[in-house]
Amino acid sequence: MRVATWNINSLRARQERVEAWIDEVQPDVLLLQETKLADDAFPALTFEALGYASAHHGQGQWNGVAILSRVGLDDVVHNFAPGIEPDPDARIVTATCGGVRVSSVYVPNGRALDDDHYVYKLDWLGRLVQHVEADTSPDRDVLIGGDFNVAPEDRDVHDPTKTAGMTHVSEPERTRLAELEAWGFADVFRQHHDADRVFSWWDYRAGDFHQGRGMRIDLVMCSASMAARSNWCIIDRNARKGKSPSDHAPVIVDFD
DNA sequence: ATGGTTGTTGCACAA
Repeated sequence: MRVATWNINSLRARQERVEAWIDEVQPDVLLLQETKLADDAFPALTFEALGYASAHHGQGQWNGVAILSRVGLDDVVHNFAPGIEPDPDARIVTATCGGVRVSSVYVPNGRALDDDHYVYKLDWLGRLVQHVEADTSPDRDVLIGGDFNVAPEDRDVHDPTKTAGMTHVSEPERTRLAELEAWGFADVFRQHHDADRVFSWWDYRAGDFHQGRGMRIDLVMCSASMAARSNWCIIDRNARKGKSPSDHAPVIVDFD
C-alpha cells in the first residue's frame, strides 16, 4: 500500500498538477492539506472518476484537509474526535482506509513565539494526542500524515542558527511531537534515512528552493505495526519544481 | 540586504 501526504496550498490552484502527480505516483491513499475549499466546492466526483473515494473537511478561504483512497474509506471523523474541544478551523480529518486508521492534519503555523497563534498551535498538538487516545489505539494500524509545521530536529532545517527563536523549531513544539511518539508514533522518514537537510517545504521567496533553504515539516507518523510494515519513504522534491508548484513537496511511503 | 512570493468570495493577511 502506497500512502502519500501533500500540502498543495490551494487545490483550486493546483488541481491539474495534483491529477498529473496522482497519475504518475499512483498512491493508494493521498492526504491533502490546505485545499482552501468549502466542502461543496471539493471536486469529489473528479477524484471518484480517477478511482478515489474521498473525505474533505473544509472551510473555504483557508485551511481544509482531505483524504483520497482507492482501498476503501470508512468511519470518517471530521475535526477532532467527539468529546474533544472542536477546532473552529478545518485542520484534521480521519478515516479508515485499507484497514489503517488514517488522519490528514494541517497543524497551525504558530506565526511567532509571542503570538496567540503559537499558544493555539501548542494546544492543538495537545488535542491531537487526545484525539488518537479517543479515536484509536497504539496497538492498531494508525497513520497521521500532514503538514506538522514542526521540524523534529535541527538536522531538519537548513541552518539552525538562522531559525533559532522562531516557530517550527522551538522546544515546546518538539516536546508535543515527542508526546505523539510516546503514544506510539514514529516519524517514518527517519526509519529509512539518516541524512540531514532533507526538506519538504521551501519558502517561495528569495529563491529558497534553489538555494537549498528549507525545512522538513511534512511528516508521516506511524504506529509500531505500520512502521514495521514500511519499506520505502521519499520526499518527492521533483514535485516542488516547474510551473506553479506548491511550496511543499509530497512525502510518499510504501507499506508491505 | 530583516530583502523576497504565492494564495485568497484578495484590495490585507496568512504562510
